[in-house]
Amino acid sequence: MDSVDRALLDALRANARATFAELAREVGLSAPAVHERVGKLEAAGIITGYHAAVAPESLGYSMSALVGVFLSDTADEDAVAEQIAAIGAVEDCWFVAGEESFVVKVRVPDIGGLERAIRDLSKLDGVSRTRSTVVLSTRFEGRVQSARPSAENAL
Amino acid sequence: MDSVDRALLDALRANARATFAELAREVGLSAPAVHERVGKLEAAGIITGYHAAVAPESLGYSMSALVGVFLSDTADEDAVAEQIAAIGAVEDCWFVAGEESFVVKVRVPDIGGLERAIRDLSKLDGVSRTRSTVVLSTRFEGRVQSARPSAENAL
DNA sequence: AGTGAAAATACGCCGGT
DNA sequence: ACCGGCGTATTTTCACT
Repeated sequence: MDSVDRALLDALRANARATFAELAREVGLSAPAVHERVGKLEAAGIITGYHAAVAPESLGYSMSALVGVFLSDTADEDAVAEQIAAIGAVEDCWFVAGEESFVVKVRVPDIGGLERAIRDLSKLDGVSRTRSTVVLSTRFEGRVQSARPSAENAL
Repeated sequence: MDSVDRALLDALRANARATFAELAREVGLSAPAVHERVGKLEAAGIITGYHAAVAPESLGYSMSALVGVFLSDTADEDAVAEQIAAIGAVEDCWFVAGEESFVVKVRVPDIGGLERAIRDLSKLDGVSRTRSTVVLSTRFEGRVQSARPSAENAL
């Protein structure tokens, strides 16, 4: 992982559909060289995938919420995490050091969907209660820090 | 936005580097037809970008935390949001209906980085205090719901 | 909106340095 | 690790339906 790799990561995070030829021009190498480097980054598990970002509203998902999940005294965290994963509305699931054991982010079409998601979470085995915080507006999401110290790190 | 478009969205969310020829085979259209559809999805703002997913640890970011940001009585939310955006460690920023006004997710290399991020957030104009919840493990993140009702919706 | 054909480009492999 | 080059596949435009 040298500076060229970091430049490639930044370029692919900005535009995952860039061609190898474009990437090659950007980093000043030949296309085959870039091809090999990117292949190695994938093989090493550094690049874990390439994903199109879709505006959630355009799919009818206009609400999201953060939900703290509190466990009963005897609950097994991993078993609860598995059950949480089975709820489609849950987009993110973090095991946290706080009052609650998990914080999850749910994405739903409307208030009804939120109620359903909260009820689904509340009645899982091992869950004692939940505390929901409705997201009023997403200012930004999934923003990424440059892989290169050179490119501004802010503050 | 018909079922073909939704299939294309699913395919591109699974693999943003899929060729038009591959996508065409998947949906049963010609490559030029797919090319035009994807172009329209981009122009309509439905597809907002294509991003490589990079394992944060491989870039030296091994910690993250959720931070609730409380505002002073006179603070302007938008002004605070702008200042938050200038802090590089902040990956997500949600304006929420809760005790706190914002919840942000920060991604940092280590405890020192977390301390710095919290201090940066605390001393913004209009911020009265913060409440941090350290993420012990990310069970999953950025999981996506299928654009098609057909593909399993879970629970 | 979709197809098929054609030119430009890019991919992906190989040998050489 | 990188380069140049070659054959094949893909992209992207265009006329037509």
